[in-house]
Amino acid sequence: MVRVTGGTTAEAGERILAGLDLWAEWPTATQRAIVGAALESFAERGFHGTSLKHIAQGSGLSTAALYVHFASKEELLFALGRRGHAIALELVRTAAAEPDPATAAQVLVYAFTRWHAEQRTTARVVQYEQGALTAAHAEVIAALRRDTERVVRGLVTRGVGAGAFAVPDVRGASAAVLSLGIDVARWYVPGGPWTPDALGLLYAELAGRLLGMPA
Amino acid sequence: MVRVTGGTTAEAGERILAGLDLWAEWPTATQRAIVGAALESFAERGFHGTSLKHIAQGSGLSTAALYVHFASKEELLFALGRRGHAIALELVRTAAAEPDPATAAQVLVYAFTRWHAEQRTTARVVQYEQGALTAAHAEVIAALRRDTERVVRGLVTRGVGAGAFAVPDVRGASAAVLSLGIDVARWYVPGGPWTPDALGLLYAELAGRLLGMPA
DNA sequence: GAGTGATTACTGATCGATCAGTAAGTAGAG
DNA sequence: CTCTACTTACTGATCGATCAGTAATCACTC
Repeated sequence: MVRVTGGTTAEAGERILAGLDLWAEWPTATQRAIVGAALESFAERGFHGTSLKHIAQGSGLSTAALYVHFASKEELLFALGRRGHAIALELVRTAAAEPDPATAAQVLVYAFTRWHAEQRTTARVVQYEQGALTAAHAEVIAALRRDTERVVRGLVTRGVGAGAFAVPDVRGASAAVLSLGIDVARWYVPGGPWTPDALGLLYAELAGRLLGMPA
Repeated sequence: MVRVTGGTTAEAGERILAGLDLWAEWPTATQRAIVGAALESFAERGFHGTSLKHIAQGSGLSTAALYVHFASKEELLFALGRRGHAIALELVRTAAAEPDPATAAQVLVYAFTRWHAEQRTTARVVQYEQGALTAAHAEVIAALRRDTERVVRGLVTRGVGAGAFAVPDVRGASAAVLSLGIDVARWYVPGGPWTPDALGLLYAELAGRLLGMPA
């Protein structure tokens, strides 16, 4: 696992982000072309708004060729959603493993926010398009989300116990911290007032206040 | 405009919410049946995942009858999105009109959060389905969003000037406050740990900390 | 207040277009 | 000769939208 302790919040967060590889599941160039095109189109038009023609044209293949690599359009969405959620879970787990809860929270929010800004295409699909999944696939995704929430809640609980945080409601404060980062995928556009790095630092500070961290 | 000052945060917030009427634009029973069915289906399956058959069956009409009342499926989404955004704008405007910025912020976050929890069906369509609009319609929605952000930013600026808030970045803190409420529509389910009222009160407190309000 | 023409609200049937997915065949590598 | 990756050509189903036609209600005239 990636080392967190040491350096500034931004440096520690960047180490975590550098250790994540969305593409690890898809080794070949053709697979990456398909997944990349699907990601783009799902993010822009939504799952139901995306036709196989969009994915085929975006990846330079025929629609039939897609079925060599994926069983269905829904399987493609599922693979994407599962990978994205696994990445997010790995991110929060790595950050939360830092011994000092205050540092862990800062790094977690920084990296989580920055990831949702930098990878907003992926994040949109991961956060907003999973409703089109089959019941069985949706349950796999829901389990990954529960794991992520549990890690954050565990960190907040640990920080409260250590006197580093003071919150009125651990579960609610944890949900709020995750919400801040996730919603970035909805509204963030590059070229605005913040770089992903600056937004990550700002949100880390705001989350620290929200958690009652001494300034 | 609804009176804000006086009573608890919850009482003032409830007065604002009681003054909002989503349905004012659609007076007849048939129109309300169509809009209601569209709202349900758009929220559950998304705009592109909803067929006219869904809306027709949900409203007890034939698909052809829908065109008596709406020019197209996209027009229906636009009407819904415009009305929902207008409601949200009215909500924040009313809350922000309260003279004391600290009270205004508490009431604003309470009412905004509670609305996104109680009206999560509407809120999902309003926040997440507008990508399917034509460019001209999307611009109308974008303008309403900018207005809402501007009202919140104005309130935060006023609070900082009055010494009621202390934030590192007015624009960023305003975005964060709105994000907290909006993201509720994504994850909130009735029957969980919080009623909409309780969540509104919790988020009002968390937003107060985020804005650097003295406890 | 009876008769008339326009308007509104709907229906079942159907339009051309597009959808996800498949069948059959080909090119190239080993 | 077989396997993998891909093509063109196609399927039945469904999409949003429109058709001609019907029933009811309106406004207005005599």
